[in-house]
Amino acid sequence: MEFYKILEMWYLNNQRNLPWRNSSNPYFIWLSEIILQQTRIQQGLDYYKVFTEHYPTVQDLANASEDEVLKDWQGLGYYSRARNLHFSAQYICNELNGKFPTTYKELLKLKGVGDYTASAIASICFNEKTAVVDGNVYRVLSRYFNIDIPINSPKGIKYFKELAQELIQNANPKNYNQAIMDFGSMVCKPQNPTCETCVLADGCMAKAKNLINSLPVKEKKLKVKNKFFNFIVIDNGESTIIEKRTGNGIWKNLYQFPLIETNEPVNQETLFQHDFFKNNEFKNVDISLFNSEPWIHKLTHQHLHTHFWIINTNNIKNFELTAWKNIDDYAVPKLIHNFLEEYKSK
DNA sequence: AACTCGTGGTG
DNA sequence: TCACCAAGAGT
Repeated sequence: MEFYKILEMWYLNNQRNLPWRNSSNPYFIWLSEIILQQTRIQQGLDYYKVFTEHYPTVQDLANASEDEVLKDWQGLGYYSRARNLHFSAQYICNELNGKFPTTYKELLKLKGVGDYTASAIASICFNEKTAVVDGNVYRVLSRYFNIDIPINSPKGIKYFKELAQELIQNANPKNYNQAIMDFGSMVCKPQNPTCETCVLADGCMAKAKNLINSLPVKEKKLKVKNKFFNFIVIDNGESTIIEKRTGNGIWKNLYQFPLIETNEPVNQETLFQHDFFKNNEFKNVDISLFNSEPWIHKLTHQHLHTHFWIINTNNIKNFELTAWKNIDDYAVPKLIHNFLEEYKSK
């Protein structure tokens, strides 16, 4: 039996029951695909529920504010997904008259929709023969065909896409694409794949050559930087000061306490040298360190060594205040959310 | 084209 | 503990 047919048959009996599989509404499929980018299904499920209920149509999403969308996205990470989702919803409503794109080529024009997501929506909703290539597909194909081209190299990306595109030619694209992904996550897993009961074991070249554990090949070029964050938490009993992050870096458009970022650990004395404590009412105030040991927030490319400094003062005139009771209205990074939970309970 | 973007699970 | 990974995309 052909490769695609084995997977399609396996899928009939083993597919996962996921909420978006009850629908072929491209808006819902789009939501699910964006939420699941680089995200485990279990982690995304609650967010899918929130977004489909809070924004039942693409118009509802377009009519919301970005702050509102980011608040609903809070905690899921990779926040550009939420910003692009919102932007594209407005694009669909304003430029496309509310008509969702129906082809791979048109879907690719949406911000936040790349090759994978365009292929997924086109195949699942419109039965277009465009092969998805996600982490699961890289793993299944690299093992079955024993391909050691690095999957994160330009050569590898091109090679696997072309191979996947050949394999889908005689298949039912909607079922086949979802089949190979489910298969990759349930059977051909990164660690401890269940080769003993695998329906593709007979033709699997990696299994025959005992190379399962060395495939897929990935170039690693990750260097983690250490950064030192000092958040200044003003507290007059009822209110505090927060600001919106700008620029294109991490947590863009999310809220945080005023931040003093340094390349090295700082003591209180050095911290007071910073501009924030000059020319304003925070000169000569009492400041206390909330956490003596830094909280180390680990991101993919950086470790944030974080201290929270508390300033209790009633003398705030030149800043806009935010009431503590309203603090939950703002989208904040997980790090800030964790602090708020700790601070609240004390 | 290398680098960046979050958070959580896994062994 | 730590490296690796997760329905990738933008710049």
